Amino acid sequence: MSDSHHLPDPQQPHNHAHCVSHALSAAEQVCARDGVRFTTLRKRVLELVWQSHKPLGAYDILETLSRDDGRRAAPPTVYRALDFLQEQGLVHRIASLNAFIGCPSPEHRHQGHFLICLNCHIAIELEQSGISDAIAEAATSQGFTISSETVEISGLCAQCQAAA
Amino acid sequence: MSDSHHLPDPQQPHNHAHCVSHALSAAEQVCARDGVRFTTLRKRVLELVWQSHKPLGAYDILETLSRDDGRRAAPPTVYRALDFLQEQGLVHRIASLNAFIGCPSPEHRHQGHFLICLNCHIAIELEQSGISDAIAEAATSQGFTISSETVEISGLCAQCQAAA
DNA sequence: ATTAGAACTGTTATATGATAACAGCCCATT
DNA sequence: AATGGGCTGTTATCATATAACAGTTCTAAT
Repeated sequence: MSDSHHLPDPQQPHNHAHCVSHALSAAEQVCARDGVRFTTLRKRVLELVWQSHKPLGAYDILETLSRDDGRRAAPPTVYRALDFLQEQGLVHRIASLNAFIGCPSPEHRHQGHFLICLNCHIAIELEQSGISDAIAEAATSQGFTISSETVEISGLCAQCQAAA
Repeated sequence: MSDSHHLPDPQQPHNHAHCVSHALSAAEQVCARDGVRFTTLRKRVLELVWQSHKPLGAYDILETLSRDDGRRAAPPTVYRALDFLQEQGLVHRIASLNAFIGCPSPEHRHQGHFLICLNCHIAIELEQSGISDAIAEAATSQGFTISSETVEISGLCAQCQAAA
């Protein structure tokens, strides 16, 4: 169904409007498939999250909503939309930043693992890493059953290292 | 120098006062070695953190300090002590919980990786896992240079599974 | 011992992130 | 068109963290 693996490298220049519209239509499909309502508000919040390659705080979203849309939004409005989007796997929350970022491959449910650049603040989602295997192994050795994983690696991305 | 690897399994019944005093003397040594001041306040905060096997919020610490010690503490007092303890590697912050926990092996600087039980709220620090290797590999493949790692796995610990 | 500077702590105020509780609206199903 | 569940609005509040500045204590150098 989806060609999310054809999305451009977020670090390279690209027509980001395409990423956003792609993400929105992927979200439509996911919500239709799962029988949940992709309302105007939820769509708009997802769009705002996707318009940034940097993780976005709930209050940033709130401000943009209020300013651009003339909608008088209060925090619960945004948090409820974000909760929904997280439940559907359309966005990930980054705990170390208290911020949210769009998921590039929402068709299959998964945990997000991120590289976060301290300089340009981009968050790169790792898609095919062996990290989950290593985590599963460590958990198993302790008899621990995993229900969610938070993996957030901070440092410098290749571009920012090259620039410095 | 340290026998931290002789600490009992935190999940088994044990004389926890021993763990606390062990942690405090290990901290004394680390601070002496590094030429930093292990003040009364810092020591007391570390002690409070260690008295719980569960990660403790800054405001929990604050409350205990104020109540038990009669000391009129305000948030910055606690946060500054916690910042210091983190810098020295004596405590780890758990981002997904906004909470702090004592480090069982502060002699060598490292990133904390945790298993966190959703039922009993214990946080188990993983000491010899291959997780860092997997992370390093993923980062390298993206040309990313790591400066810190947040790895927090939520689920059910062995004990809570057995109990259920 | 004295003192100057650095480090630590106290204190007030405020920023930032998130949720509780309840009211009202929309909309799919009957 | 009625009804009931789900979504959104609104107000108030809680929880977490920091800025800024004042005062104190410790250390090192005289």
